[in-house]
Amino acid sequence: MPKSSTVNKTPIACTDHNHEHCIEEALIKAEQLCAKRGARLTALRRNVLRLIWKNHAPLGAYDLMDMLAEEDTRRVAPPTVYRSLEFLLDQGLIHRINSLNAYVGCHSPSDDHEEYFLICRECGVAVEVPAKEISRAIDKNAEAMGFTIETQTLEVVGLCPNCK
Amino acid sequence: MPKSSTVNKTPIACTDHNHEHCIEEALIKAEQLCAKRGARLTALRRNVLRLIWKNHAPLGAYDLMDMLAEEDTRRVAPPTVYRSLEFLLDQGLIHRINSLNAYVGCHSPSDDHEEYFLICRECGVAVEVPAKEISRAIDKNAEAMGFTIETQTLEVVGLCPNCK
DNA sequence: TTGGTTGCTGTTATATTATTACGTTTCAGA
DNA sequence: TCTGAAACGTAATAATATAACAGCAACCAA
Ligand SMILES: [Zn+2]
Ligand SMILES: [Zn+2]
Ligand SMILES: [Zn+2]
Ligand SMILES: [Zn+2]
Repeated sequence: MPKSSTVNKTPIACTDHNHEHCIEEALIKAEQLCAKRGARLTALRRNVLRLIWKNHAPLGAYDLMDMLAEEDTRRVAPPTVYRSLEFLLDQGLIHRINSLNAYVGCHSPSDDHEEYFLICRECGVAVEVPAKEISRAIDKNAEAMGFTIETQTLEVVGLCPNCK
Repeated sequence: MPKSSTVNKTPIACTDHNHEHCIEEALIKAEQLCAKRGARLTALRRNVLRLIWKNHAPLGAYDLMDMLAEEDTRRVAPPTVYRSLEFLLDQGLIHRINSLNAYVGCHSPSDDHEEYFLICRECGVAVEVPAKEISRAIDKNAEAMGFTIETQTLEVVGLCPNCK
């Protein structure tokens, strides 16, 4: 079954899984990637990334500030967390969900991938889905209208398997 | 040429056209639609819609407030304009562009249509494009993952024909 | 090591976008 | 004309994000 292995199935974020493993893996990947690029994953940035990965639902910047305050006993000001978010976005380690003003960990930060999000309006989980075909269709369409595309944002809201 | 008439071409918003006509037409359509539905397109709401249609680039809520102030010599507070926006959104007369926190007139408010936006990062123009096929592909994909989709948001940023 | 440069973080203030709460006015329908 | 619901006015505030500048730490070249 060479093709059927790529068939969609229930995303891991919606299953009862070992989530500590998700976090661990994401942090290791991030460290490797930053090392390779000569980018500095500082303690603060690593912390922000870890907190973002704490669950599969996007987190707002001010949520992150609160969580940092709880852990560190020291209040962090908005610019601090926004700068970390900017770094993580630049490195492709997280994505921003515009419709939620929130941030979520990226599942394949090493690829230069096109992706979109299935967001559950009930539990908040955001599942990242590869968007290669869709993305290409959009590109082609836009090209025919004389547009040159630089970035695409596709966000889909509905109900996840658990919340139905 | 029965099919080729549906082929994409340079969108009207990116051409040198009689824009007064765009505005006029949008307002007439809006009036007819609201009349048919028994919805009240009040002076304020009509005004907000007209200002949104003043060009083909999305406008922020506070831009609208400023424009209303200029015209009316009377300051309008945020809730006032946000309520009008909510009404216009509910009636499908405008769309919200999440990535810009801005609002733009809808080209086919009478249909229950799936649409997406090509946004020029240079001149700000936002072109509405029907997204039927793409939308269906996304639905099908999501279904296979156990998601039930309620709303989709696709926003594409790039350069329009004029700004290239 | 030293000194210079760059990048990261801290801090204060402020900008931008949006909502809550409550009182008043308007208006369609009885 | 009366009445209830919808629309609007107003003040306060919430939520999200950025600007501007100062201090510090890491890195590199001399
Ligand atoms: Zn997990
Ligand atoms: Zn859910
Ligand atoms: Zn026009
Ligand atoms: Zn343009």
